[in-house]
Amino acid sequence: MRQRSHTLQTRPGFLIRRLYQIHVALFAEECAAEQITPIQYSVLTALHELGTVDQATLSRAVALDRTNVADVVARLETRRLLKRHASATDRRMMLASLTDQGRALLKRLEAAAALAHERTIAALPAEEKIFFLEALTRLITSSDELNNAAIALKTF
Amino acid sequence: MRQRSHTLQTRPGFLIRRLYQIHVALFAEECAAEQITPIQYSVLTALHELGTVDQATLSRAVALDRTNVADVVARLETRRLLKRHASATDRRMMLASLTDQGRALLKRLEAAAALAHERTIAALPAEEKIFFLEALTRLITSSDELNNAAIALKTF
DNA sequence: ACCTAATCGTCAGTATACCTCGTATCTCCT
DNA sequence: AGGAGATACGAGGTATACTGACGATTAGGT
Repeated sequence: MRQRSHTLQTRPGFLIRRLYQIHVALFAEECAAEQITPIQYSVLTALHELGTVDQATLSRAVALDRTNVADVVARLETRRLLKRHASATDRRMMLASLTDQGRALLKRLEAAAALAHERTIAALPAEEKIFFLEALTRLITSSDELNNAAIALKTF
Repeated sequence: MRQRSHTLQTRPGFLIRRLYQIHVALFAEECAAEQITPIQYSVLTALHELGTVDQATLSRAVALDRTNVADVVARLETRRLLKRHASATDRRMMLASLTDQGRALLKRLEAAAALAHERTIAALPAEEKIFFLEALTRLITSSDELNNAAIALKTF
């Protein structure tokens, strides 16, 4: 078990990076018509789910660094897919929300994006797909819990 | 099945990105002493396995874009972990190889890097780890085969 | 020998992805 | 009320990650 990690091609991290790389390529292929990336699509989706939110909340929703979200949001604002305005109640916040254009693009890409996600795990038999996604979810949840526990510890 | 992809948190691509993000963080934590990234470690490992190779071969070994490899190699060269020199037989090629410093660092980080990889999938029971890595390998292999088939088709 | 196609590396450009520092603002406790 | 700590955002810096365009060189077929 320990030895397997010595070869590049069998390291968990290497394999995960490769699969993400493949997914990004598939997503780009499926959504070529609209020139949108998986990250941008995630941000738009999160805005669709959350409505009008500040960038910090958005960054937690898509699990991205704050500064990274700011960059992505700026690009999407340039393309008029979302709009930003300062919050009236908390002047630190910049609130973002989808424009009609953003909502329209989301709808237009729905099928293509779903297909990209499906194609990413298409090589697995049906029941293994479920297992695979559950394993991913479990690993992520576990990591989140450890992080939260670490943060809780720091406050003492 | 189709519906599940509508929620951000259940999309395969989203989960895969999250896990890669977690792995990078774990790797950074374990290898903090040497300030090295997973990618840089992959390149050094590939050089260790391959000996002296040109950048194109290296890029295929680590599954990275040519230009990206060039950037990483340049950074590693600055840190004297590898050296570069033009090939005598093929003047297009820039050959790279590990320095003694590079080999020493690889050895110094061996345990920490292996631990980072193990921690990435630590939340899974032992037999599920194997299934999970096999699923990853299968998805990647399948994608590679499709790509190769597509390239073969283009030549006709 | 020649010429076309493929290959290698680089440069420029764009898009993640994160860290640190600094400033503004808010919250909560006293 | 007033100050400490937390929170939001932006700027600057570094490191992936890929596309497209370019010049240099090599390989393969005739």
